[in-house]
Order: sequence, then structure tokens, then C-alpha cells
Amino acid sequence: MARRSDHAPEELKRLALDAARAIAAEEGLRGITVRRVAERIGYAPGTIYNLFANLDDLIVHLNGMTLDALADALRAAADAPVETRAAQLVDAYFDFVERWPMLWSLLFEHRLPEGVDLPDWYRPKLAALIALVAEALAPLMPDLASDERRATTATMWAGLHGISTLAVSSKLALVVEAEPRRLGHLLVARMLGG
Amino acid sequence: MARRSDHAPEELKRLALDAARAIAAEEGLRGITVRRVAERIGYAPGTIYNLFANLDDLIVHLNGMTLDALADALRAAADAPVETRAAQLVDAYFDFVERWPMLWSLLFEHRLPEGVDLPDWYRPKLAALIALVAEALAPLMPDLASDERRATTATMWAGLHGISTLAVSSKLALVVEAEPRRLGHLLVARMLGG
DNA sequence: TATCAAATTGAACAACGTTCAATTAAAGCG
DNA sequence: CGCTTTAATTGAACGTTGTTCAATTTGATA
Repeated sequence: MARRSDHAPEELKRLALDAARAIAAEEGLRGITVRRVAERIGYAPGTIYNLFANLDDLIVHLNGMTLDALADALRAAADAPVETRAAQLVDAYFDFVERWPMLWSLLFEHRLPEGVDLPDWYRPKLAALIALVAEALAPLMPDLASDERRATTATMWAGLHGISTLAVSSKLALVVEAEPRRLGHLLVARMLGG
Repeated sequence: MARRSDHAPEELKRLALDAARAIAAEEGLRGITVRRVAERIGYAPGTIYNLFANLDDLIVHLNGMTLDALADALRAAADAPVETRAAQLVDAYFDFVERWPMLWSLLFEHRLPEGVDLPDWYRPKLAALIALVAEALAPLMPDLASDERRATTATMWAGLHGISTLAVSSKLALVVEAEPRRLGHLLVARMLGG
């Protein structure tokens, strides 16, 4: 059987990614297999390889979608009044992580095989995310050189990331009883000079 | 063939873990397979299951060793003079991550299947690590309630973790040109109130 | 209507984690 | 020393995985 063309190639890609996302959201990285994704969209395993180079490629694309979704989730908070903006960004970040813990985990849990690095289109997505936050927080760091502003933003971003990673893998609770969100607010408050 | 007893069971466990560590240090999580570990120590795959419940169990044990090694690496810095202690802890942390990037990654990259959680002996290892840092830094946070001290320590720890994770997976460099270590120092300085 | 091109398949392969009956060597005993 | 018991070790086997690719079938083209 061949050339069903039930769906245009781009449409089919979307279907596959949606299927993968559904699996990932429920079971995490371990649940994503080529055969299961294919089965969910009613195609044979081989078809996946017409759409993506391999399973890693599919997962990287899924992570790209998640990055976009995270950017969307942060955008509203980035426009909040300056006084509450930082806190709202932190809350928006943790809201996202708590709503999609598995998808968010996948963002960092998945690693390409040695020697393979992230595709070129991935970098701008990440950069856009950071730029969003950097611009939103710039007014809150008026006395810093742009170099230091970037470093501060990156540190906060990495810090939130660390808190969330440990929380999601339930390693934070082993060590402290505080809510991840509270640590996030603490971090940002101190970083912005409190 | 059976009952070779070339090695006592504990000795054999050590051999298997050393083999797994060597593989992990070179190739990361993806390189660790039961068959390869078994081959490296000159035993059949089935033997691994006499020593560990399964591959996940073996990896958790390997991670336990890494936690111990990290604690050792931090201990010297924890005894440094109070003035430079925080900075030395940060340096010791990044020294460790840079020396064993793959082993350090494995600590967080590996996740148990859903429903399985970390064994009981794992928690004290993590707790010991945090306690080490918390006690070392306590003199630097004299004006904080013990509750806030714990939160601050956990935040710094998670922050360093986040910076390192992103650095090791080369996602930090996509976003900022600064050295991870520099961000670490920035984080700790601000968290300790400067 | 015949031809072409592209999409889709599914069998095949190697490698994986895991299980377990069979085997063998060491230990215990008379 | 020989016999029995016990426990360590094996390796074949099973089901599943990612990936490849020749074969096939359909939609479009001429």
C-alpha cells in the first residue's frame, strides 16, 4: 500500500508531533517510541522516517514546540507592570512547569548522541525565549552594564531551570520542604538586588 | 559454567559499577547497557541480575557513588576560611562538573520509570551533601532564620545545578557567552546578599 | 490510458532488557 | 576421600526497540 495522501506532509508531521506530545505528557521520554507514535496516527513505523531523520530528530522537534509554548506562556507576564513583572514571570514559569511537567522535563532530559548537536533552527527559539525575559527585566537592572545584565538574566534563567528540574524529578523535596515556586521568587528577588 | 567465585559478590558489584562508570564517563547514559557492562568484567549478561535488580538499579548505584565523590570534592572547600569559603565551594563544584561532565549529567539525566522511586539509601547521600554545604555557609547567613537559611542554601544548590546542566548540555552557550563558573559566583554572591 | 514519481509499507536486522532452566563448581558432611 | 547440597553463572530465549530498504501502490502527468 502506498501514496494514501490522507494528509499533506506538513500536516502529517504535525500529527506525529501531536501524538508524540500526548505520549510524552503522560509517560515521559521512556514512553516515546517510533512504533507507538506511528500506531497513534495510523501509519506504519517506516513512515515516521519519511517525516523525521530519526527518533531523536522527532523529539528535538517536539522540544521546539514546547519552547514556543513556554515563550507564549511567558509573554503575558512580560508585559505586566514593572513592579510585579519579575514575580509574574516567575509564576508564569512555574505554572507552565506544573502544567506540563513531562514535556518540560523532556526539554532537558533528552540528549542527542555524542557528536550530534542541536539543529540550527533550535538556537533562535532558545534565544527568543531569553531575549523575551531579558528585555522584560532590563528596566529592573538600570545600574548594570549590558554585559552584567545578560549574565544576571542567564543566571536567573538557569536557576529557575535548576529548581524546576530538581522539583520535577522529586529530588528537591528530598532536601528541602519549601515549594519550588518560593525558591524561584527568592532567587529572582536576590538576583535583582534585594 | 558456574560458581567461578573469582570474586566475592561485593567485589563483583564494585567491578560492575567501575565498568559502568568507565562507559558512562566516555559515552554517557546511552552507552550503558547490561551486555557491555557484563562484557567489560568478563561475565555473562545474566550475572548482572545477580548483583542488581535491573539496569536502572545499577545506574542508581553508580549515581550514589558519584554523589559520594562530589561530597568528597566539596569537603575540602567547606573547611576553607569563612571569607573565601563560598567562592571555594563554587569552584570545587564546577571543578567536579568539568572533570566528570558525563557522570555528573547522569546524576540528573537518568530517571526511574514511572511509579518507581529512588531507594531509601539514596536520600541520606543527598541530604549529607546539602548538610555539608548548609553548615559551611551558615556563618555567612547569621541574620537569617534557620528556615530561610535552608531555603537560601537549597536555592543556591539548585541554581548551581541549573547552570551546570545547561552548560554540560551546551544549551547555556547558546544563550550567553559567559563562563558557567562566573554565573555560579554571581549567583552565590547575590544570594548571600551582596 | 500508459507512464512516472512519490508515498507507504512491512519484513528484516542488530541490539536491547530481562527471565530462567540448566549447568557447574565450591562447600559441607560422613 | 567421595557424596550431597548449595549457590553462582551461564546462555539461550522472548519480546521490544531503532532503523533500513526493496517492493508495492496510488495520485498525478502526459
